[in-house]
Amino acid sequence: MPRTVAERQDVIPILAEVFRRYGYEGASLSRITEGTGLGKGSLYHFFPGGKEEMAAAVLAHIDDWFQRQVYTPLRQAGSPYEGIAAMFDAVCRYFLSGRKVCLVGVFALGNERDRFAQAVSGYFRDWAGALAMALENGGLASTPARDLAEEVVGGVQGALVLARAWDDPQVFSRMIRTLRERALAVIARTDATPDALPSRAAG
Amino acid sequence: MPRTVAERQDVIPILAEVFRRYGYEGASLSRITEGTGLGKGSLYHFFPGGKEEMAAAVLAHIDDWFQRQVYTPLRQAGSPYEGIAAMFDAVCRYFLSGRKVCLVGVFALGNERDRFAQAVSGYFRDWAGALAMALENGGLASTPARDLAEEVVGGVQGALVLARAWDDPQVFSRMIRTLRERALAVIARTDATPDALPSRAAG
DNA sequence: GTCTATAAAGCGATAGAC
DNA sequence: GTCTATCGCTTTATAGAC
Repeated sequence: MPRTVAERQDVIPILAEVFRRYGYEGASLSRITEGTGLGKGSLYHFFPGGKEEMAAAVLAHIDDWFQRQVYTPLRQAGSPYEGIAAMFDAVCRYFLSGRKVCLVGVFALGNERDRFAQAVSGYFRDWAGALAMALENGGLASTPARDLAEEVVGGVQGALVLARAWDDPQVFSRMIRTLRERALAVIARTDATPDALPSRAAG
Repeated sequence: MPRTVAERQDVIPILAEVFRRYGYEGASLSRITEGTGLGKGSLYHFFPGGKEEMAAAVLAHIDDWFQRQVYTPLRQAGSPYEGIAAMFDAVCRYFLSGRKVCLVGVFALGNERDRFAQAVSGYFRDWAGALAMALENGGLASTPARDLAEEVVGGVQGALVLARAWDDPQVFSRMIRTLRERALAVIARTDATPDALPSRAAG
């Protein structure tokens, strides 16, 4: 008997958990079946392309979340300071303070990078790009803004590695706090000395 | 006919490459056979424990390399400055400036962490520990030394993620240079003001 | 020390009943 | 939309010849 009529949309977050837990290769259909409570028939009904389509759907879901919760605030917040602060809050929430890994980061390091190249590179490109833009709006020049953005986005990935390696969420929180203070200090400093700001559409 | 009489020692670096390339789950025996040129008979002769023993041997080999090329220089160099500089040089060499991923980092993020928990946590513990000690010898207090060491060791992992995601070794070199300058600046600064140094065995 | 043959289990994917 | 049965292939591991 059919247990419950599911919707494709509801399955994706569970798929994400399975992929995060076992990786792409390790996420077998039997484990996916176990996690979702759906048989292969239902899974292939929702995702005719099989496992690859499931992973692609998960990546699209992640991208959507970050677009709305991270990049948009970064681009449209009242001030660069608020946008960057909101970004760090969202990131800590998302990764459960280091208890959850970044699937895109895992894919980037593994063989999956080539198969999902666009989603993987786009995720980090959008993130670092939006952050660099906010830093520029905060008064930084182009190159240091790009460098600091890369340092922050890469730093989050490194913090996740250490937190997993040591099974210690505290190291994640500690490293994020350092990154946050460094990024906000740059903005705050330029805000405190407005005469040092470059002309930004002073109309 | 037996192609060449191999030694276990010679096989390990090749195994490392295969694991790095395909991950633990993706490194099938057929791929290992292909990479090493050895049949299953030879592989199980060298590693009776199968794939798990192969991966453990690779991790031990990596640990050995870092002990001799990174941690020991860090602990025994003429000065903290030289030790830290040597560490960054060795790291850039080892990861081929971002073209090679860190297998321990990959294992840390994946399901393999639990199976190889000691090797994974020990790798980062030893690295961050030796670096923190060098920074303390350079004049830093205990807590900032630990924080900066975690920032550097985690930063390397993050740089590898971004370099892979964008398929761009330059971003690795750029991020490493920033980390290097930050770490060395702290040492150089304390060396320039020796009166600010804590008493360190002034006999 | 190396190989081939083989076993048993698991894989992704499909077909078709309901 | 969900299930079960099944296909063909690959997997890890073992056995035994050389």
